[in-house]
Amino acid sequence: MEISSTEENYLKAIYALQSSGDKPGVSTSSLSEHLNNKAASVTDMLKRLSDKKLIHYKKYKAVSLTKQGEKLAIAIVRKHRLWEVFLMEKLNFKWDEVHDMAEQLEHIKSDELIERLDAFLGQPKYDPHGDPIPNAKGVLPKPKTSALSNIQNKGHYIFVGVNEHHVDFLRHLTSIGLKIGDQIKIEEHNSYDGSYLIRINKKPGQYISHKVASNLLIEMKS
Amino acid sequence: MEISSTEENYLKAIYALQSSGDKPGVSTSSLSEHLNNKAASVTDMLKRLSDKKLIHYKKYKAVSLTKQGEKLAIAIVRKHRLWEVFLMEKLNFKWDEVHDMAEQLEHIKSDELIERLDAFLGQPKYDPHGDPIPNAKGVLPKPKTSALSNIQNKGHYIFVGVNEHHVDFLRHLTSIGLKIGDQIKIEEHNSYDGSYLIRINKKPGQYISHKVASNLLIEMKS
DNA sequence: AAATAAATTTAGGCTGGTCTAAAAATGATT
DNA sequence: AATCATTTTTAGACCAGCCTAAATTTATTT
Ligand SMILES: [Mn+2]
Ligand SMILES: [Mn+2]
Ligand SMILES: [Mn+2]
Ligand SMILES: [Mn+2]
Repeated sequence: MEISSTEENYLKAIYALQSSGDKPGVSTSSLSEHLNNKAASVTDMLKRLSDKKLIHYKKYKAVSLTKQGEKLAIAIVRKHRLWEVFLMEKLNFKWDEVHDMAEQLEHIKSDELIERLDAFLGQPKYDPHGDPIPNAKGVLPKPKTSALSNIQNKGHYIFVGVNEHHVDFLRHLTSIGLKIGDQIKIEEHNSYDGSYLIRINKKPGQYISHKVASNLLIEMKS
Repeated sequence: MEISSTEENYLKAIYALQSSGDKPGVSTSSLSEHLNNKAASVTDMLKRLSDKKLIHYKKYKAVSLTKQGEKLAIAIVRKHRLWEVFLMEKLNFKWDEVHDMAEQLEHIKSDELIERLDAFLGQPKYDPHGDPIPNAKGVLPKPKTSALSNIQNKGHYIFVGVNEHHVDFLRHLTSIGLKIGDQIKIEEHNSYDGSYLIRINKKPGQYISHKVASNLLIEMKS
């Protein structure tokens, strides 16, 4: 069964929304917003994906991926993230530059290609944004990370990923000298506005807004 | 101006046909054959490419690329060949395996990506089939090669490329132990059927049919 | 339980890219 | 020069993927 790039993007969007959201199932309107398409167009595509048995679809109900649909969605995520690693590790792009190219590369069709790319890159477990890379069987390393904003205690942590992938946010992190793998020491937490005073790799103190903190993923220093 | 992958494939086909053929200009029927599309579909697309000023098109006349069209066609050829080098040099694919993947990769849109890929690969001048790779400005190293079938004299030559890219032909060469860069010594030329007796890298004699010889590109041993 | 608001689907239309069948133009043959 | 064959274009249709506007269903208020 042939699957178009457009269909792949819908599957990926459904997968992303259903894993980010709390309740199971994804609404037409959330897909419409996520994909920058009108709701009517989404309904159209949902019927096609349903015909191909890639999603569970009942009129007016939230949709979800079938086993096959999820398998495909995860395969696309795997490709996207591996290509991002390639672009950064091999071609020296910055972490805020890789997304748009990966958005195209993820649709290249060849299982052999992606397995060889994986081997070439040394089977990385995480992409440049700290997102986990599913293995060839579709298994994701489930990370035990937390958003910085969920933590009030002072202490030492490691910055391992971002929740937000927009260029502006990534550039902001770069501008304050924060990159994946850095040590973060929480020195102060202001409970009235949720902001933090932190130290990055023992450098002078740095204020972080609640909004930024909510998009930083950290783990305990081991 | 946006150019679709389909349009890019047409431009590439026109470029290939106009450089292979003797007379200038490309016919609707030759494009139809090359692209496995019906002539009516080709006419349709020719009008669109003409509207975009990528080709010179007059009803019932052979078409040719404009300056802009040729620039784009060469850029696609560059991308195709650089990706083929990547697949072979970095991902260890065989020379008969790379074409279909490159056919997809050539349409990835990012000038920066292709320049970095070029640098990563060490600015190769030829692809795995011996085809010249245009530089970033679109200039092709014009090679002074000849088909083996054009040569009758005994002597020493170097195998530098192929005229035919089909998998079966490439596998045949691999099976007789012939690869790019090998030394070829012409020991005998049979003028009645155009076949050859050659030695590859000084190994025992090997018969080569006229058909095969016409698809082998060689140059004088320097 | 009605009324209103919001989400979703249907209906109809458009573009890109393909097709088949028929018409028109060009080229070759007598 | 007229006829026949080949090539090319036109006409009309279809599918994927999008849109707007209108109809329908579901959710929220009162
Ligand atoms: Mn995509
Ligand atoms: Mn990423
Ligand atoms: Mn192509
Ligand atoms: Mn090649």
